[in-house]
Amino acid sequence: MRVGDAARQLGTSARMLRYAEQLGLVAPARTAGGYRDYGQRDLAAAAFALELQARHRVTPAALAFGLRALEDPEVAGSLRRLARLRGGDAATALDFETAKARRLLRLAS
Amino acid sequence: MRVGDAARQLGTSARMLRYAEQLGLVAPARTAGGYRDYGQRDLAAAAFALELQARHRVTPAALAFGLRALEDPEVAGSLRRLARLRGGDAATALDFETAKARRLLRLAS
DNA sequence: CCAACCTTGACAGTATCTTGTTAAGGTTAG
DNA sequence: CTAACCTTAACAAGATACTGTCAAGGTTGG
Repeated sequence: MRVGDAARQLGTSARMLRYAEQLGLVAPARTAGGYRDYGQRDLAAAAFALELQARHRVTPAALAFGLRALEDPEVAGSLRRLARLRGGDAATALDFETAKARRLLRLAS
Repeated sequence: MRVGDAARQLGTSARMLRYAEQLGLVAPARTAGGYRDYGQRDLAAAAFALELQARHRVTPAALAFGLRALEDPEVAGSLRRLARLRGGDAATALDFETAKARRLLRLAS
């Protein structure tokens, strides 16, 4: 199924389906000529992604990062570390790249 | 440590620290009078959150959702289901670099 | 060949996020 | 008590994300 028909099926736009693919929320196959080819699974993924955005009130990009948090061990590790730092209140020194982080903080302000 | 001193320590503003708390990225204790009381761990969490935003090229809101994905079983389950539907590779997920992240990386180099 | 669809890329408008600032008042510590 | 800090809430400016639309050209299938 091509992107236009998929969009009509889902009640969204072809533009949004391409954006969702760019974010990694859906990964349709391609024809020999380069056309996106949506199967039932791809439709379900796109529909579910839209539902999750509404249910959790998050943007497509946040949803994509949530996927990475589950699939990329480095991301998961970093988030667990952040959760640990945020949750606790015992005295622990800034034992990671303090200087770099401070610099980024300053530049971002 | 109060919010103003914490901001100076991190090279950022009190406003940003309050915003980070609103997003759930930091959770400083409160004094009896309601003042935020930042410990070393809170400082580390705030700095690490900023570093993660730059490293993984995501917004603060996306980072907060990543934490939810790690801590809320319902969110985690939904995301695993989405990942299963999407199947295939997660490599495309690396393509959602934001302009802000690019700016931070440029400034940090 | 042709109509209808698709591709990527870029531009633009709108919505939302991020951050600062101000106001009115409360807390802390000297 | 006072100075200096903090609180929340709100408004506003600037940056970014999201989405539509257009352009130039390629694919598909009759």
